[in-house]
Amino acid sequence: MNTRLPPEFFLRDVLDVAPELIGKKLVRCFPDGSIEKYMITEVEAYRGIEDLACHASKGRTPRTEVMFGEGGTVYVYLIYGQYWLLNLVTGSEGDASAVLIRCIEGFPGPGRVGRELQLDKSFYGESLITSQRIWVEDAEPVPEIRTSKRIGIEYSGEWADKLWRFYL
DNA sequence: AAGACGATCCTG
DNA sequence: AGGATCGTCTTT
Repeated sequence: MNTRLPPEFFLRDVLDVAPELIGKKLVRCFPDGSIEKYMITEVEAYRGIEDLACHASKGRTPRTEVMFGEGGTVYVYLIYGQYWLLNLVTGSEGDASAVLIRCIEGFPGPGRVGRELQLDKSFYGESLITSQRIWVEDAEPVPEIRTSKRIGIEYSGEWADKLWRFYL
């Protein structure tokens, strides 16, 4: 409890990591020094270059670069010119997988998560292992985790049918 | 250089 | 139902 998740937690298949993130505490130390801890309540797994819903399927670019690295880092990107969406990179170098944090307690919706956490471009590539402003801590296991199809990726064909959304 | 679009949210 | 808003990628 109150223990920062170690590298090993993230260095696994995204489909193992994603459901285990449900119930964990996302910790944010704000610029004013205040610290808030939010329970993670909804995530989605994006799994490598084959997953057409995963940005990494577009290839290795300045934007997707961090996903191709080793797990345990932050991947943020701006959507619709308005919201910074938070992702946690998982797996070994080259896996190009990440977990989208869709909801935290009190803040339903990936855009609202980024707004609450005051994310911006500077979080791109941040280490969840050494960062002093964002990380994840262990927590009591949650009783029941539900699954469904991922949201907003109808363009990805068969990949849209994967039950890779996990929530309380 | 210009155009299209998006893992969203808010308003009416 | 439609607009906001801009970085990234694609096309010229």
